This record gives sequence, C-alpha cells and structure tokens, in this order.
Amino acid sequence: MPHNEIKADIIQSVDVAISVLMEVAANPDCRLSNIARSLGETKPRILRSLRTLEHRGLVQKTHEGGYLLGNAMLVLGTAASMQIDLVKIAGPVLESLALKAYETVQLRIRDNTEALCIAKAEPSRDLRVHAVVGRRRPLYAGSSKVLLAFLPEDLRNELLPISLDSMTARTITERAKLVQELETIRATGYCISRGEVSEQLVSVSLPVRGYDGSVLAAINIAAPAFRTQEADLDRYRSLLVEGAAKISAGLGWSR
Amino acid sequence: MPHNEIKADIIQSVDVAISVLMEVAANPDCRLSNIARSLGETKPRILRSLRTLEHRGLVQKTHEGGYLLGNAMLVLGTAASMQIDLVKIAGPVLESLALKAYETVQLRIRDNTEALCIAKAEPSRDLRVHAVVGRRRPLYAGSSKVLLAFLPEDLRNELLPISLDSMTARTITERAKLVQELETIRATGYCISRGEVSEQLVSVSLPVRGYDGSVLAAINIAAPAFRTQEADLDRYRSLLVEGAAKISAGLGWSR
DNA sequence: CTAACGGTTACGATAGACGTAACATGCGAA
DNA sequence: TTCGCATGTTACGTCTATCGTAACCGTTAG
Repeated sequence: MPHNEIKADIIQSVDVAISVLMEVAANPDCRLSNIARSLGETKPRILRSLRTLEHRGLVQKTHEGGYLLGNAMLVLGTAASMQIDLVKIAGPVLESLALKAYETVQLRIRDNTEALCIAKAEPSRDLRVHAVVGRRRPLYAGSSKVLLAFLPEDLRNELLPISLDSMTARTITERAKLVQELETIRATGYCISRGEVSEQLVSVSLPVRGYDGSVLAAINIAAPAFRTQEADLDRYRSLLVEGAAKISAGLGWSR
Repeated sequence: MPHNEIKADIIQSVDVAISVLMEVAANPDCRLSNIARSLGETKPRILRSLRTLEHRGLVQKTHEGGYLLGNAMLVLGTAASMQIDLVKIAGPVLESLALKAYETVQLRIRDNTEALCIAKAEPSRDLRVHAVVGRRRPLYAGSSKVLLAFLPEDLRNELLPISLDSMTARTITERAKLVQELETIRATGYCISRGEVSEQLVSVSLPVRGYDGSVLAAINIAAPAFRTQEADLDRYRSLLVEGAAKISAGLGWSR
C-alpha cells in the first residue's frame, strides 16, 4: 500500500477525529455526509468518530441532525487561553489597544508556513476591520511579514514559497524586493502594509518577543484606508510599541 | 475481560485521546507519566495519543517536556463560542450585567447530573467572586437549583442523588425540604442562595429559556455576603430578569 | 555504585476498527 | 404511484492498526 510514506507514530483514528472536529468548527451545523465527503472518508468511520466526540461533549447534534461544537469544547478552549502565556498576557493589552486606537487589533503567530490569528480585539464602532481567530494568511503579505523578518535566514528562505501569489495589486511578488523589505523591517522594527492583503486596508505591526528575545508573535492594528492618515499610522505605531513591550515583558523579555 | 459492559460504538483510541486533552486542560504543564498514571493507561499508549494531538496542534510540548494545550485548541474554542447560540448571545449580556451589578455573573447549563459553567463575566474590582468556565457543581445546591426546578418531574427525581452532601451548614440536605424549595422557585421564577455553596457568598439566579420555553440554562449574580444587602439582591434580581429575557428572546422565546 | 524514574523504541499478538453491503427513511421527480 | 437519489444507520467478517510487554536509554538521587 503506497499511501502515506512519512508518518511518525500517529494514531489514525484520533487523527481523523481531529479532522472531524476541525470540519465541524469550520462548517457549523454540517451533516455526516458532508464531513465524510470533505475528508474523503467513509460514512461509518465518520459516524463512529462523531459518536465518540459527542459522547464526550466535544460536538453536539442539533435536533435537525446537524453537528455543532459542544460544551466541552468551550471548556477546553478557555483552558487553552489560560494556559497559553502569550494569549493570557496579550488579552488585556489587545483590549486596551483597541480602545485607544479605536481600530481592530490582532495577535498572530507563525504556524508552520502561515500566519495564524490567535487573539483579537475589536473596537465597538460600526465600520471596523473584521478579525477571526483561527484565520490563516500567507507570511509574505501585509503585517505578517514581521513574523518572517526576524526569522533565522535559512528558515526564512525555506518558508518563502517559490512564487508569491498576489492578493492585491500592491502585494509584493518579487522575491528580491521582499527580501529587501524584510531587511527594512528588521532595521526599523516595524512594518506598515498599505493594501497588500486587502485593497482598502492599511495596517501597522510589530514583533512580540519571548524571554530569549526570539520573535514569538506579531501584533497589528488594521484600519480602513479611507479614514487613516499618516499621523494615525504614527499613533498606531507608538501604541503598538508600548503594547508589544508590555506583552514581551510579561513573557520575561528584558530588552 | 469483565471491564465496561455498556459501550455504544465508541472508538477507544479517540476516547482516551479526549481524556488526555481533558487531563492536559486540568493540569497545565503536566508530563507523560502523570497523565498515564491518572488515566490508568500505559505510557506508550498515552505517548502515541500525545504525539497525535501535538501533530495537529491541540497540545504542545514545552521545552522542559511538559504538555500544554495548543493553538489549534484556541481556534476550536473560539469557534465553539461562536457556534453555540447560548454563549454567543449571552456573552454581551453577561458583560453588561457585570458592569451594572458590579459583581460576577455566570451562565450555567445542566450537564448530565451536574451544573456546568459555560460562560462568565467578572467586574473589574479587587475583591470579587471568582468564576471558572468548566467548573462543575452539584445541581441541588445554591443557584444551580433553578436548573433542577424547571425539569420534568421524573427527570428531576432521577437526578437527585440519594444523599445530599452538605457543602456548608446552609446547604439543604433534606430531600423533602429541597423539593419544597424547588416548588417555590418554580412559583416565583427565581432563586436566592445564601451561603449554600460557600459560606461567605450569596447569589441570585434565574432561568434562561429556549425557543420552546424549556429551561436551557441559568444566569446568576454572585457576591460576597458582607457587602450585599437585601436591596442589592433585589437590584440583582431585576437586572437578571432583564438579562434573562434578553437572552431567551435571542434564542427565539416569546413568552 | 545502584536504584528508581521518566521517556522512548521494537515487535509480535490480537482486539477492535475498518469498509462493504444492505437496510431504513425521506424527498422529489417522473 | 413508482422510481431514483439522497442521508443516516446497522450488521458482520476481514485484517490492520493499535495495543502492551519488555527492553532500552538518560538522568537524578541516594
């Protein structure tokens, strides 16, 4: 059976069960057949998975037969946010930044080859940038570039895909230009993106450092371009400097 | 093997993997051997589970070798709070109540034979009641009684344990008295607990209803007894009436 | 030094998870 | 009505994926 060559001691049943969880998370109220089809598995297998997950409260079945994440998931989720220092410490800081900047603030980490949003805070105004915990973005576009910039050179090169897909007209797609931009980011310590990911948005971002000085995450403020002047970007930047310092300090970093 | 007789199509490997998750959630930074011992499983089995979970980012290993919940868990957790109507709708209401009452507010559901806290909001004052999402309490003591009161009679009797353990001197331990109290709660529509669960605490609670009028949850405000007058309890009660109505309405209930 | 413990690997035996196939049910079209 | 095509479910025999044992490293402690 020439199936998956590389597999390091993974329990398949658990692995598909996790896939099922992810699927339910991504498609609320989805049904057995959908999941089976999306994952390319047989229905009985998925059914068994779902039953097991339901048994433990990780998913629940609506009276119409759709599946949702369950209460145990809430419990595990809040436990996670208490256990992960980064989130625990960053939470209040993000809130405070969102209040002061009156724009959306996000905390992102690098998850393998992508940037992953793991926390956010949104201002209470009608028009605002919408952030989603769990959303992934390429590392080379927009604010996420900071996560790339401070990486050891070999790893950085490894993580840069051969071709840089352009998300908007302003996305940097030339590798050389990107490398140069990363250099600038490392020098100045921050990154400003104007419409690289989404035409109408601008954002400022800064690195967050761990106890050993390594860059663990990036915080950024994202705003609609039309209401954001240069002066605002400057303000956001200094707010972020303060916020990043606070989080980094909480993680044990002393410059 | 005279082990567990009743089991309805549960995948064991997944089941223990979930147990492992729970264990990691409850004991941050715990180690392989601990988990294996707590669960009464062999080390290799748990190691395989952990590896699989780590592979998918549900847990992560600290450089010291302890295990924590991982980033994927955060994602699933926030997905859960967006999917579960009750939490989604109640969230802002709880926040607003906590602000007005300036005391801790909790949302609880019945999970089998226990009350389970699935959301909370705490005021920003130094001395406050500490609530934990995921904490379980018996159904018959304190605020949780509302969850019992509105249940169909047969189920209610089934869920009452033979002996009511007293948590404090004020816990109701006589079954007859409890039944009478439940009657009162049903009649008045709310429940006040004075030190039934913890000596120094008082709390008021009300039922939250689903689209069909069934009681899905209970919200309560808990406060230190020493700073809570009768008038405060009254205020909390009317705040809760308002809040419960808002949540119930959000769930599709029209009296 | 040995003993004890945590983590890990190897491997062969077997329980248990697997897919196939068939059944149940509902819905809509022909 | 009957047929077709979905979804969800059960049954069952096959065989594989998962299990525990045992042995192996390291490190710590005594």
